Amino acid sequence: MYPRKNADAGSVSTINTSSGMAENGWPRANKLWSNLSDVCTLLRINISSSITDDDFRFQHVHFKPGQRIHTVGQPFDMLYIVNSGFLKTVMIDESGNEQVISFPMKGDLFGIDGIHNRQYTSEAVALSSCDIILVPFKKFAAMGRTHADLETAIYSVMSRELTREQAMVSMLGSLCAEARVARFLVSLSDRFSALGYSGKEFNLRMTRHEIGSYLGLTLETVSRTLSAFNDIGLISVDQRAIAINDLHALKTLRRLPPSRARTKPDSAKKKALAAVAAAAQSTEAVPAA
Amino acid sequence: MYPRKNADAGSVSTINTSSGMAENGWPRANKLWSNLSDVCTLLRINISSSITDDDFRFQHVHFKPGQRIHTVGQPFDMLYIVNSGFLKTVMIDESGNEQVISFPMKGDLFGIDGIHNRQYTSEAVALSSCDIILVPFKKFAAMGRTHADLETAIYSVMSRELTREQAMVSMLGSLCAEARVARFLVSLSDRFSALGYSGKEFNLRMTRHEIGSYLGLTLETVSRTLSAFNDIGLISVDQRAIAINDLHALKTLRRLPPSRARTKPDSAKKKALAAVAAAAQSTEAVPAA
DNA sequence: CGGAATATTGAGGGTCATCAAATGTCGTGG
DNA sequence: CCACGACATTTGATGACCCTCAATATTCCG
Repeated sequence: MYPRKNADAGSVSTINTSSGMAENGWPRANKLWSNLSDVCTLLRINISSSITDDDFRFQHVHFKPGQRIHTVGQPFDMLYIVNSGFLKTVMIDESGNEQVISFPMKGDLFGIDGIHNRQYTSEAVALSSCDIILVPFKKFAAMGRTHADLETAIYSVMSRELTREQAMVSMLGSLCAEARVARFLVSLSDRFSALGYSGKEFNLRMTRHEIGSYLGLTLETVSRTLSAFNDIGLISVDQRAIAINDLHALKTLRRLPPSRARTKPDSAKKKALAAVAAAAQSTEAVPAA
Repeated sequence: MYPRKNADAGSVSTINTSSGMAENGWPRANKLWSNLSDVCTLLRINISSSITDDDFRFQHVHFKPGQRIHTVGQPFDMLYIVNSGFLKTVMIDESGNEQVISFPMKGDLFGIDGIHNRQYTSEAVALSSCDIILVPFKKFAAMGRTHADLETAIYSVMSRELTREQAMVSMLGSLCAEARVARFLVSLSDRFSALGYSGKEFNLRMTRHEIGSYLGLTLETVSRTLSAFNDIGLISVDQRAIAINDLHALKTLRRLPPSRARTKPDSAKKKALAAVAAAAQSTEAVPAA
């Protein structure tokens, strides 16, 4: 039912020597292991109490671009945390079309969707070289039973993911294409900043097609919108390279004025965009519209 | 920051006599209480072990149409389970627009979004008279620590909600208006059936505007689509009363054929819809497109 | 270098939002 | 009981937004 490359995740936890292990389709596992403290730090969880007595070690596995961490229908028993690299998670509808759900990066947890039916409903694909921490869910939950902070944090992370998806639904239901792309850029900028990277200049790790799938748009609309943002100076874009020139305008770009643009039909869109940018820059002095 | 009717939920748990308590804006609490076993049954959780020793009682509160169970920004410490009635949950974006996120009904759990930031990010409003069970989250989680099945179930419910929202994102990103409305009707039908009510005939508890908000459409589009379904016989609709005439066609309605309709522009849509319905009914014998 | 994948840009049309008007429903009070 | 207003629903006309199709340019990688 899920005829993809890699086998089930269960077999991995049995490999404790981590030599080469190219068997059964799984990529090589580096000899890196994390303890609970490392994991909590990565998830930005404040674990107060002394947990140094935990001897459990979480295994790291390395994936190359294009490799799948888990597939739809695969039996669930692991959560995954990104230690480095970039991925996408996708759902596959009944007609076989992929829909991008999220772009996990360092510190993000994924695989939660597998808990309910004891198998994953989504698929995670590496977009770059990735170092992924395997988190056996049963063990993790059991540790939560003795570490109150950890249990709270697990619930919290799941709640955060739910809120994130709800915000996504809200966005798809109410924002126009330009606002969606603007928010996407702002979101990426914020996430890079939070990780200590530059929020002003970064490279997109995904294609226009994947961005469009994530935002409910076509790749052409994404490309056109990025070009339009570039033309009016909000960003500078060259293929995958992005430079944010006016973060505030991107953040406040909501929905281009419904009508009221008496200019000729041609070039009206660019004028509207420019007007929005101008209004956003001069935060207060809007000339009576 | 959240200047709505009702006060914080925290004060309620202190009321154990449940007399009239019309104070502080909360609606009257009936003298109904549930134990853990009742709650698990309602949530469709299989609790194996003996949990009859639990003396904790979950309070019921009654809400009338229009009343809010919780509001955005309100401090979180409760989850809520619907014992009877129908509600909506909404998110409110920065410009004050409401976006319907879900329509909870009997057996559904809501309030999960409040865990992460210790305050709700959404608002729950009763659409009919509702009997709601208050579930103090800390107490619930603590019970999960001693009842493994319960802990698993809590994680499972949260995972299910996440998956549901992901499916919603996928739908909004890929389906046209007719397919969204069709899925909405099928979803309602399935949920009513699962509760023992008729999945063929039921009343909508929400307005066209709320349906549209939920599906990312305008109320006019919802109305038009329902009328179109009615015209080709898929359903019978009269205001809030719905009768499903062809569930299979609704389930298989995906996306009306992109082009290929060389008929005149007028009435082309109805022909396309009729064609889809016919194709869905004769599940196999499609005459060469 | 050459082929595949990705990205850009243009032209045209379909879907659905917007605006508008009429009808239907419901609760309230005269 | 009916008038009245507020709200919900239906239906039509119009066109903006964005998808589709298409051609070209650019990058990546063997």
